[in-house]
Amino acid sequence: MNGRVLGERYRPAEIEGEAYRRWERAGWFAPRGDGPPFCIVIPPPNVTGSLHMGHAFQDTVMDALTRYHRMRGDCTLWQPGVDHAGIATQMVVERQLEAEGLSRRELGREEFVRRVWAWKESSGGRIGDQLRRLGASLDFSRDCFTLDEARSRAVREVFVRLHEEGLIYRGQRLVNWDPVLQTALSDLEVVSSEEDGHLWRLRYPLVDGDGAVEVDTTRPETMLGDTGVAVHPEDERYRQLVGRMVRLPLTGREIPIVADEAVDPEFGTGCVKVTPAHDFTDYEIGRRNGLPSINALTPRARINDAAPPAFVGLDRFDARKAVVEALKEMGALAGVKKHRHVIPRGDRSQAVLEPFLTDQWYVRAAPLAEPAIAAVEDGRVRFVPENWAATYFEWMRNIEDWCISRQLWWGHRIPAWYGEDGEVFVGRNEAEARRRHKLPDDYPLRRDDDVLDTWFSSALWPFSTLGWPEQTPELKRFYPGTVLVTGFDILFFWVARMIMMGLKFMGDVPFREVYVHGLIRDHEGQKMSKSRGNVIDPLDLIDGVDLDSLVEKRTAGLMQPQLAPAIERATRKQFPEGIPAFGADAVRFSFAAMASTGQDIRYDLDRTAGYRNFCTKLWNAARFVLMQQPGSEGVPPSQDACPGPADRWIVSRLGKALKATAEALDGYRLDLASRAMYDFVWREYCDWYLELAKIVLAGDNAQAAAAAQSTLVRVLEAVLRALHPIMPFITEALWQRTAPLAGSTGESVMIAPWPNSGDFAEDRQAEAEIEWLQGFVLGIRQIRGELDLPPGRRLEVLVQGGRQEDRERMESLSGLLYPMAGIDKLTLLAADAEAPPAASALHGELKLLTPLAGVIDPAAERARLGKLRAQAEKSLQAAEKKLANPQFLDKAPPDVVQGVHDRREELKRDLQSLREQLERLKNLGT
RNA sequence: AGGCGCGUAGCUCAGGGGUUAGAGCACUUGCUUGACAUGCAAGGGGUCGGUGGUUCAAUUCCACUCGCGCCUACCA
Repeated sequence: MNGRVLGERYRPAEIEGEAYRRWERAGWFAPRGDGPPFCIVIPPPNVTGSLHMGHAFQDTVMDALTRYHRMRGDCTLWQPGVDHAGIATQMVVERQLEAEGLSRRELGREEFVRRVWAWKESSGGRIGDQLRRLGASLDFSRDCFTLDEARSRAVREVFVRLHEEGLIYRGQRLVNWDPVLQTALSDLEVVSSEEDGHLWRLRYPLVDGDGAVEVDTTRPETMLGDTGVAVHPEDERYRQLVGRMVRLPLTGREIPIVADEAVDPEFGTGCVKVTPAHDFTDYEIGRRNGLPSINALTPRARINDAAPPAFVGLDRFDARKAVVEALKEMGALAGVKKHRHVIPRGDRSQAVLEPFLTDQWYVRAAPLAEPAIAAVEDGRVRFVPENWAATYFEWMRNIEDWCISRQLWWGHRIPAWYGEDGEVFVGRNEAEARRRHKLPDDYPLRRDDDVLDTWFSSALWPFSTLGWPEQTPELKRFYPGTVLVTGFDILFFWVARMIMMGLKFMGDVPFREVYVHGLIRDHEGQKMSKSRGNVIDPLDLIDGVDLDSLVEKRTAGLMQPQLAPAIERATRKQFPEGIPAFGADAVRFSFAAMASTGQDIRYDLDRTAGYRNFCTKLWNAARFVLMQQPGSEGVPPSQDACPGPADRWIVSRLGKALKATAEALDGYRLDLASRAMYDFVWREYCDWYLELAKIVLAGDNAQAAAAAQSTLVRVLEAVLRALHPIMPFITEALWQRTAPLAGSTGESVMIAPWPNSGDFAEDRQAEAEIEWLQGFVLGIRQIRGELDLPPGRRLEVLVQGGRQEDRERMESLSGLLYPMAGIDKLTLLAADAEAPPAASALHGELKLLTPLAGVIDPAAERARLGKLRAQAEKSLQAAEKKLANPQFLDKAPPDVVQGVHDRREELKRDLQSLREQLERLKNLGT
């Protein structure tokens, strides 16, 4: 009995690790064969990070696609790698230093960077191990890091070439400045949100003559840097003031009143203070009107010495109070009110950002964006779902230059050197910079201190991972990649920039398709985050976790420890038993099943439990199939066995399920693919075919039994191959036992061919026959179920009416029909014969009758039939109404009309039967 | 302000101009049926957000509207 080799219970932990080690050791994740290339590059997770639900979801999608294409015979590469994540990583290590009472500045740049590398080496492999637990078939032999030497070389190459073309420049401009991290940020790293604040009204007196102008501000401290007041050019109230001067309180500076279109006369007083050095709009107003910029802040956002001594050195928020107080004292404060307005914060530090005048490096974005827009317009890159293209276009068509320099230490150092007079020399290295600018060796050069935005190296990822700027065979083979799988949150940060850089340096798009998925949220639709305490570790879903450990994980190391009790309470309430071990396959199947086209995904643990049950179901089905096989392994099932209707039916159904699954996978609809297989396995193979096969196997027809044996195995083996991309572990474990019985000799299901639907012939006759049988059985079960008859009780069934075909099938399928329906005796009743009181069901034109004879409660049966009658009457009315409408008859397609016609006849017939039945039961029982 | 999306069973979600709108979970009832109680069988539960339009036919297409979410920009 082969079944004994399979464990009695499905225990994922016992099969997963072993299978994965075998795959990796065999080198099967590397590209193989000479099939068409299929390539996905992983969105590199942060080296600081550990695998979260978003990764797990995304990696499941990528792995399923990769495995599917590998089985289809494509030469597949799923390229792994990790991102150095400049700010995030630097912050992590700085926090560690803080705990030791050290700061990075005390340590010095060189030592600090050494510390970060050491930390990366010790903990950077974690995410790879987690990916392995998930079953990810990444080619780890090609592992990359955005900061390793090969990737750094690509970065320098791109920087130098863009600089040569004038597409990278250095310039003084207002940037979004993070005073806590003390670095510039790109526009994308700014998160704006509405917050409560105040609107102060300040009074600036005119220099000549009486009076004053009043201006509103949310940041009064910036008035220390004011260099003008602006009004709208058409504002009659202020027209005569344009050109006159006001005296800026506290500083005594005389500043002009200018006219500028940017001023909204409707807002506030219609006069606006202009601080070109600390506001983006003011910067433009200043530029247009020749106003100077006065920087009033230090990089830490303290007041600098351009201000009156009383304020110098104050933090900006303290300075705000002090300025307001001082203005109030001198009568220059005209009022204050509460005001809700938008505050820009840094996405990492959460610090309030300041527009700040500095020298930074920029990428000139518009010239790069133009071909990238065209590539999407003409379909060289296709978004799935397509509506994301609109978002892409909107951003790309209004793209601003990209600030790429960061005042950090962890990252790619900018390959630029400065001479003593500040002249800039760019080169791949210092020697090249000297050579290119003919500088003598002793000419003193100082390297730029800044590093590049992390996303700069990420933008090169699709070709830097393949070895560019070397012309490697991999680059030739796998660029452009097939599909990028990513969340919409990094469409601009990453996707758009990869398309721009790919077109620029490879002359082609980096990928043909972009599959954009939603974000994983918790079951209430909340974003998963440490501070909300609703994070679920995907590994805890795989391995299970007890309640106390889960609480500990969620409450440890909180930024706001006061949230811990609430988090603990919520966690204990939601998971009173902790989380059971579902295994990687159930987790993966959940993600696949939830991968629909919506914007975000609410993760519900109950679904994973359901798919764990599906794994169990599959396991047990396989156990049954293996138990049914003849003794000796390796003997292929006899070919001359003659398959019965059930065998031919399940084969035909399998072919259709495979076709639907393949179509779904080809269109990135993993939800539909997983559902197609789930339904086939559970609802058709297990619920019906296994039960039908049991009957045949228990029968005395040896040939039929052999056919069932071979069909059981053949279908199971194909199902395992079909499910493997989504559930790699369980399918491998079961396939190892099943495949030899199906005559397959492969080493692993992961390198076996994905099943071809054409190998499973459609058989309309068998489908019709089994469908008929199902209808019959369902009719009997309905009677049984609704009248609470025990399933073990054999029934006597009378059959009346029906067509010749019905009678033939009753005969030919009787061997399956009796046991399936639990029928003891089937008697054909003449059409005009008087039926005894019975519970009834309709099966086409056939009336199925179960004589009451003390078995059935007539009242219950009357109620049941009454309900059916009501339904049928309603449907009949609707059909009659349609058929009475001449326009419907005239305009609707003939097949639709015919369909309604047939339906009406059927309903009439059914109603007739139901009425007769009810009539017969009328005077029976209570 | 502009753009995108969502609203279908108690919950999480599929679906799609045409017979009777589906699934999982939850719920009710009956079952230790020879793979599986992580199971089997039967059942209840929906005016498909609202209004109007197009159509022979709308839950599906269009317009408006209400509610919700996200993205981009931003008025001091």
